[in-house]
Amino acid sequence: MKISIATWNVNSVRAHLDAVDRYLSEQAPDVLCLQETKVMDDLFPLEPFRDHGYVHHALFGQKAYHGVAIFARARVPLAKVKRHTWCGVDQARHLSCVLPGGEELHNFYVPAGGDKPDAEANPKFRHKLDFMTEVAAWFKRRKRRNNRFILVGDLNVAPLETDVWNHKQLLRVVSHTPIEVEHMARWYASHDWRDAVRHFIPADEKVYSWWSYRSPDWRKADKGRRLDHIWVTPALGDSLVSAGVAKDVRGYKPASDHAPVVAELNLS
DNA sequence: ATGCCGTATGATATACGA
Repeated sequence: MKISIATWNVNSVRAHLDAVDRYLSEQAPDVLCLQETKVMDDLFPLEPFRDHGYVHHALFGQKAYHGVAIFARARVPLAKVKRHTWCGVDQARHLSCVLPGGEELHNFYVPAGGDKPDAEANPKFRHKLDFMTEVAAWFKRRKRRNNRFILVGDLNVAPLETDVWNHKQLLRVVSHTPIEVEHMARWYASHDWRDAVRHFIPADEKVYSWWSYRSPDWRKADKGRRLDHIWVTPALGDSLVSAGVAKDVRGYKPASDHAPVVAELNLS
């Protein structure tokens, strides 16, 4: 069956509940992975999701910061839900589950990394690099034959030159520095992952999923970055049907500063 | 270097985002 999977850094699910409601009305992915929900599980607003037919959910939230969640329609029950923590820090950044066909879905919110791209001077940047190293090592250890993994989330790295509005200008800006791109590349190599969006959009074409709030007109300035990603393991490479960015969602009012990234997969 | 804007919090300022 064909399934659409979306990943969206919603930047507070409660503050952007209207945007959630509109997105689910207009585009209705079968599976929705959220990041930066910024709410504890007992306060999560489940009703709007249920009203739109998302009867399955998995939550991993905390107060004020971070937080990830997975929602799915009736035909996509979520099994074996797991919460993961990394770098010995108790933060809600990684939630996984298993889809009906046995595919393992991983939803990540990678640390942003702070302002200064210096691991010695900036503990947040150190944490970001260590997070990617630790997760990459974990995925490498899990390597088996016919692994069917889907990895989505706000990975907070724009790896390609065309994943940012100005490559040269962003080389020393956190999210596009060479050391972050190297760490992401090692993570990417841990399973010979396939980048769903770049499977359909050539590498010489600019693609963004995040546009700063600090621009008076985000669409006109178009100073974006592609921070949100969907990767699949080689066993699922042939199942990719389409992928792209739901850019119009960035224009909702009020909106998250991220737009959803969506992929369609033909799963057995 | 800073500002730009937005969200959260025992909050009327501060941390964080990237």
